[in-house]
Amino acid sequence: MTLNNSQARLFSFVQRIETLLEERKGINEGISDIKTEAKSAGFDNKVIMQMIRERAMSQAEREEWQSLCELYRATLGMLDGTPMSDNARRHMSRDEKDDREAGVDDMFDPTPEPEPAASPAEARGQGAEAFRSGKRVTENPFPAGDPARASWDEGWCSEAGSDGMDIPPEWRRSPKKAEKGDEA
Amino acid sequence: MTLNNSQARLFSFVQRIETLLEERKGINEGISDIKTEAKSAGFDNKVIMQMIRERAMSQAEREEWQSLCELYRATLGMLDGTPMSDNARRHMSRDEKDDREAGVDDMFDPTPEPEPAASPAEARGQGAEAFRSGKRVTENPFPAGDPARASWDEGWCSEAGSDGMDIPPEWRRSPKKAEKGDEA
Amino acid sequence: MTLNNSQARLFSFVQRIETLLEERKGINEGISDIKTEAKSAGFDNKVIMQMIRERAMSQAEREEWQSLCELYRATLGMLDGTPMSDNARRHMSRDEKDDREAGVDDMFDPTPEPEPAASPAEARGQGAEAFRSGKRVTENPFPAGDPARASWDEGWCSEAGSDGMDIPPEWRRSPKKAEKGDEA
Amino acid sequence: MTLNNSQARLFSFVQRIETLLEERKGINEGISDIKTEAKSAGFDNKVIMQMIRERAMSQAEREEWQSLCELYRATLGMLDGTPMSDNARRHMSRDEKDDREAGVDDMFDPTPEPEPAASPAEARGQGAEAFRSGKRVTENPFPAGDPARASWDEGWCSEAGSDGMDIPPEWRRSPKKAEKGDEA
DNA sequence: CGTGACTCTTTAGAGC
DNA sequence: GCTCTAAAGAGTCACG
Repeated sequence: MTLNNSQARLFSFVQRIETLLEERKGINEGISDIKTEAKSAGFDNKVIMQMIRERAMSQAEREEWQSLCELYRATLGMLDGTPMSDNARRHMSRDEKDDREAGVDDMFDPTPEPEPAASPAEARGQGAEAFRSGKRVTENPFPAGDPARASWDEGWCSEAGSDGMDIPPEWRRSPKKAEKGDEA
Repeated sequence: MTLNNSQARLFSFVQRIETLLEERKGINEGISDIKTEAKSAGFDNKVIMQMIRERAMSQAEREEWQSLCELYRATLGMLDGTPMSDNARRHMSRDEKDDREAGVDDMFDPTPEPEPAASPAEARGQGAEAFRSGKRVTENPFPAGDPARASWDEGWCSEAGSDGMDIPPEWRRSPKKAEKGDEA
Repeated sequence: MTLNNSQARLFSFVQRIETLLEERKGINEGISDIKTEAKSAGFDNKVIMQMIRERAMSQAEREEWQSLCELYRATLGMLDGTPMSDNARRHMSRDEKDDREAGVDDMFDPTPEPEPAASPAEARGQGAEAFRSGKRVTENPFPAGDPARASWDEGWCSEAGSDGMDIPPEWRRSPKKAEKGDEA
Repeated sequence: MTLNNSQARLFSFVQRIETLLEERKGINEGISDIKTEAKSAGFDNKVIMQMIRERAMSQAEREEWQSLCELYRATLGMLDGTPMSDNARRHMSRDEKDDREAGVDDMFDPTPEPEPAASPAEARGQGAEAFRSGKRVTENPFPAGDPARASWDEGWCSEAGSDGMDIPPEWRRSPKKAEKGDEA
């Protein structure tokens, strides 16, 4: 019997798809089983799935995504006391690298002079003023753990977004490269 | 090294899920390939997927679904010239089976008397009148191929849905049984 | 204050989207409410949604979709006793319209000669034979209500799909027209 | 005319749903328009949607979610140079609040003694050692901007997850409270 | 081809 | 502990 007829071919297509759908169903059940096990071990499956999503990105993609989120968060005043990460600061300063050697290198000053305590509002004002003075976001003077650090960030970003300039290039996302095998 | 620690267990869960997700991705690509092949062979993938869905139902479920669709279509005047199927007629008469032996058996009369030609509007009126006379939907006098057959159905169903009665039981879907291995 | 700055524009976009999402949420709740009401009135919401989908199609699209489903069903032997509709027969014969005036017109013969009773297997064989004799699917001799009618269809379609021909054109879906305002 | 009949009620349900679907379609188009506008203004819509999602959470939910993500990230060695946030440290120390007054208050020491420069590997080892010494994650000695800060976190978290203990309570998500109007 | 929307399946949460 | 409901995710389809 030749396969070259409509009926047999249709049957073939239908059955091959059904087989694969069946296998997929089995895999989905396997995933559910693992999640059940993880849950009863005390893990949070939603967070686990988020980790899996992040592991699927290249490190560069991951950093860019998180940097943009932090930038937008700071601009919208949603930092909630969490200062921006160094990666985000670096990301925001990447276009100035020709000016100074820049970003990450001089971002860490091992012996900062102690900054006097500042209220959130004061720190916000200082951040805004720092932007107006041409300072970069990497120059936030407050150390980790200081609640003023996040406020300064919000002030700086808010001011950076307020002075009538167009969207600066670091707000834009890098176009995806051809990403050859970076899923490892 | 004992597996009984949070870090190793977390890693394990993450990797097991990732493996399965990877397999699932492969299967999805296989399905897509088959669809591409079917499409270029001239088949309509949407219809193929519909067939697969229907093959996954038991025959009873399939018939009930189609009967309900036809019933609603007739009531909404959307038959477009397609008379209801015998299955749907039978489905709609299932609650009267105690009255008469019923439905399918006497639905087919091999020697019907010829019905004089009727316009759609006339046939619709006759269907409505038939309902009022207590006739069942299985008693549509027009033969297959007669355009009046669908119109009679619409008239009957419309009248059946119009006389202030509550929703009759055959409009309701049968509750799903525990369905033990009925996917054959 | 000028709106021409990043921060204010970002806020604006965010809030406008949030407003619309909020409205959409309200609408979705409205839909859910109606479905709840319909369900408690005894209707089947899945069927209702199907009707809405069909009402959104033009009559021609609707008929083509259903015809293709019936054709595939017949080929796969899934008619379950439901003969194909006249629309589907017409659809399958549309490419022969030049031969004879065609399809619907002569599909209904008000005085068919009575066909002797046939078992499903016999009817199936007769359908296949009819195809081989060059008969069209519109010439199914069994009347509505006769269980043999569907079997004849299955036989005819199965044979039509089995003779090594390529997929006939009526299996293919018509390309969508520009459909200008046909949603009425 | 009484509405108390099947046909009219079905029509009513169908049309009411259709109306709402139509409105929803309009809203979706509005959202698309705004996104198009935002995109051409240089914003990243994906990030905007993420911000909207976060704005819909209460601050407590947002912080817990991000803390758990950071904790898992640290355990899986995915910090990529971004130290954990103070919120996450606080979250992880919340069950020790009875021991010492705790967490946020003493987390910020305005005059830390300068820490000698450390390589990532050294810092990781110091973090692990710190955990074994009973130190809390809030006691990371490296300042913001120091690349060693994140490494110390990874070491600490990794060790915390490795010592055969059961999942500590702070890994678990807080059960959702009845949340009466906390979306502000 | 890539994005968005809609449906449906699965999963998490609440109540008995 | 189990069921039921509501929400989230994945998949598919259509549009630009």
